[in-house]
Amino acid sequence: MKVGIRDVARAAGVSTATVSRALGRGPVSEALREQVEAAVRATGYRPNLSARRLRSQSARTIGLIVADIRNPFFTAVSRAVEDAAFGADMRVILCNTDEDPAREAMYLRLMEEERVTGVIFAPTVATTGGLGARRFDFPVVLIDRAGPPGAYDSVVLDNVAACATLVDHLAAQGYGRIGGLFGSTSSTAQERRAGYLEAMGRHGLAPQIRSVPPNAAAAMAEATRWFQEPDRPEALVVSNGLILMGAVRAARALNLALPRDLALAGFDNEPWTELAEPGLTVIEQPVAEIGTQAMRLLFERIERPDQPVRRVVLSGCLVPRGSTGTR
Amino acid sequence: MKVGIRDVARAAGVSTATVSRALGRGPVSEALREQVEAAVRATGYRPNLSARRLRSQSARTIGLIVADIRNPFFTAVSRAVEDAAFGADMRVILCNTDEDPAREAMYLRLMEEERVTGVIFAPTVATTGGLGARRFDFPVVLIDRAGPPGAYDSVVLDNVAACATLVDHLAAQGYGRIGGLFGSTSSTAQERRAGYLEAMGRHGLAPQIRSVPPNAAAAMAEATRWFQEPDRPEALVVSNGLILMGAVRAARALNLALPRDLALAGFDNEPWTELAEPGLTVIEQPVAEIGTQAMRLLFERIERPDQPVRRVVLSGCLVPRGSTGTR
DNA sequence: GATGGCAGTGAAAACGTTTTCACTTTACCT
DNA sequence: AGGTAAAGTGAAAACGTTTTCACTGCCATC
Repeated sequence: MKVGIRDVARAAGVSTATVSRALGRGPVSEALREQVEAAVRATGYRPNLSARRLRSQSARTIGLIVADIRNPFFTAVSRAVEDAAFGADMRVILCNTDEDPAREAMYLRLMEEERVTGVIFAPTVATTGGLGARRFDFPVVLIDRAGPPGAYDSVVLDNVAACATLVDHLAAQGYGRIGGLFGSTSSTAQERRAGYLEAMGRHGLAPQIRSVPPNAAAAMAEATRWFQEPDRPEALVVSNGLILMGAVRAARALNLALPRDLALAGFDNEPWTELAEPGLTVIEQPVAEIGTQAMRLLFERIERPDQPVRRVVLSGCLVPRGSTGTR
Repeated sequence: MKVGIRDVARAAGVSTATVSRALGRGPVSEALREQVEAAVRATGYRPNLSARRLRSQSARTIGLIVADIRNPFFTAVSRAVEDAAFGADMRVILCNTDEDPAREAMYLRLMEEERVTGVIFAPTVATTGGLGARRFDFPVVLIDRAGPPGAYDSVVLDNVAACATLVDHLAAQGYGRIGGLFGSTSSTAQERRAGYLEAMGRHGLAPQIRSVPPNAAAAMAEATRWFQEPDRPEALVVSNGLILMGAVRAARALNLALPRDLALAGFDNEPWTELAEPGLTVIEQPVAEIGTQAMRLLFERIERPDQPVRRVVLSGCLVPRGSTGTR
């Protein structure tokens, strides 16, 4: 009972070429176009996308490879990407690497095999290096994380400045022993660490730094250990929403009152950060803007493949809440 | 510089048929297989998935159509689905309908055009009806939400019992004026409402019910109105995590202390429900199990298309926290 | 020593579209 | 009136694979 374009053509009394043109763009008389549309309805025809893509050599598909779909930051970005793609009559393949370089490689290969139109990618540091030597048949835009310098269009946050803002804020609130807990897999975390170090130096404070895999469980474990050490920090800056959650969990488990026993500040203005008691001070990222800009860069690159590499740097916005109340 | 299977064949000194067999399954001598693999490496060949799918008439792809990707319930389910698919060497197309029937229709059409192997779908009530009359060329498994009776394999929660458990818990804690705030787009919300009504009746309590679109903003608006009315409930049961968030926001905005001024209980044991102060009492759903079972049903249906329709009903689990402390 | 089956291989057909090419008709310009 | 461009159409080629079909050896069986 499968119906193909030839069935539609027969039903409409025209050639398959005319059906194809009537459905896509192409010069077709109004009369025939209506006949074809009627035939499509009558037969329940659905074009075969594989055949269409094979012949037209155009997938009208963009791949979106994110590091962790459970991170609301990435779901928000992907929403924006999807909306933009949809507006341009394109599909999105959403892939989740779980910060795993092996899965990144697998999905990049999949993108090649799908012959996608373009890719938006948030790579781990582990693959960032190899990226410089690779050449893809499609444009790639990096988001959230830096790539090999000058190689790819990208849209990132000004992470150094944002994290320095956090430290400045804590210092202004009277905190001195400010620790930093940063993710271990992203260049973003590295940049935030750099911003932390810069600001700490500027304030003449001694930095204390630890790294963890960027997920709540690992962060909680590390934070719990840290908080039990004799010279534990009075305040902690963390590098993303999942780590922030782990830190809050650890503080709760050890009955540390925020901000009296421990001040806490981080990234990603997720809904729960407002609901926690006290609210968590965070840097809010322009998530929708990141997705939109990434799509813009991608489309413009498709249009003009040889234009110079571009880098969009967006600013975060401090959202002060109770977790960093004055000491 | 595009390299196709004929280039590989030429490089390996064999026919394209042999290359195809060496890469897939098929009788090929060990010697030739190695030659082909060497040629693939040398040429950097990547098979064209569109061509492969067109010829083999098998997409090895399953569609996952969820109602809201920002709802952690669905991200957790999709994670489980993806893992299972990956284990079976299949891809997943993840689609987000935003509870919008128009987008549901669009994505179902897309699934037809992609000629997917199967679909896992969480439909709104609006499309549930029409689903009964439709026939798809691929198996469809419904998750989280009921479909037209007897038509589709499905895996759902025992929503009636779960919501009754919530009411029982609140009643046991001494609450009498228990309100119910339910989502307006899912059969799941309807079933939870039924469970609420059943339990209220059993306890001899007068039900108070309101409906909202299942998102935090709408829920907050409605809850804010409700909480300001003279006979506002002492306790509130809500039908999912997003609505719960809206209710908490409303309580905060009106300075209602939980549970003294208002007890609160809902669904979905999301990370933040533990972090809020006080913690929120919820029904935890076996999210991973839902995804896994859905994939199992799908695969078994593909295997035996004519077996009777099956329905897997899973149980929720009460997680009591401070938001329903004794009155 | 014939017979039958099976592993291994290549040539060519097939998958369902879009696009090219060739052709006719119509409209417009000089 | 003659010529040219543009719109409209169908036949057939093309997209890059997998699969069918036919064929060759080879081994086991009778």
